[in-house]
Amino acid sequence: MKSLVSRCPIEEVMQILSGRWPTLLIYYLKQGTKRFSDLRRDNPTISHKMLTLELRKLEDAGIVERTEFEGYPLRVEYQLTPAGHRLVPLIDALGDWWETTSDTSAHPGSTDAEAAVSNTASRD
Amino acid sequence: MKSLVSRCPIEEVMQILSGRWPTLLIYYLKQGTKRFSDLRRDNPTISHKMLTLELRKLEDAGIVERTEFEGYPLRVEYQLTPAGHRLVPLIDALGDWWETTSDTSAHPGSTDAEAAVSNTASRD
DNA sequence: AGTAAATTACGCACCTTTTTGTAACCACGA
DNA sequence: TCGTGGTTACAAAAAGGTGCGTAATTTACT
Repeated sequence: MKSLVSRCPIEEVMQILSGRWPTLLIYYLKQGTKRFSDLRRDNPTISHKMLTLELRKLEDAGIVERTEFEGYPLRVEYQLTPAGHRLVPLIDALGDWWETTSDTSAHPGSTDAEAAVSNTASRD
Repeated sequence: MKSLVSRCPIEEVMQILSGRWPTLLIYYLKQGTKRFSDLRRDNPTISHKMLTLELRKLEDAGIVERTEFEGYPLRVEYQLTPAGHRLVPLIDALGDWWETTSDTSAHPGSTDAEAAVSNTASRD
């Protein structure tokens, strides 16, 4: 399924972090332990299926740990592994870089003609 | 153009860096100025369409600068902007993080089950 | 000399592949 | 029956590949 055979570690990380969900999920999970339904509440635009898929991917990557509790309505908890926690500041650094760049002198001539992406009114 | 309407800068960066090409292209561009055809030679599996699209995206993001020279067979050169150069170590850090983590016995994506599934015989 | 071909960096249209969404279903016990 | 976490099948959408056309000028062939 995901035997990454790329010569370059960067390619491998990007394979895991690419897409809109991985970093978002990590962002929410750094707040602490979350259950499946918590994460769905955190970002309501992710579909049930995507959430399972992405969580599985992060699990396989050793970023997230899944803990299943016996019980009536089956409870599962997700949390960052130590490696996952070490990843957080690196992701944050990217965010900082972006803020700095857009701030200073990056893309000046932004013809933001086709901006208008529908904002799904979720909030932080 | 960075007309991304997300509340979170991390989401915005990931929108740019997601996929297999952006970081690869940055990787090659950090070696210096490259022409379109150079980049195609650097990684021959990218199609000309993808290369133009990705370069355009990186340009809009202020990571890459495009210089067009007048002339017969039209020459165009690409190079990292200062912001692009500042991005490089951050990406490298992700690569380092991945190497470190995979080292500490995490998630080698190859559970024997799935290893059996895909034999990497003739894969592009 | 005249015409055809090649070169470089694309744009565009068409088609395939991959990813993602939708929805229905499973199990369990209150 | 509901709610939990999850799977599967199918449909829609997005990503990506292929190949042709274009510009302007040099070179290659006849």
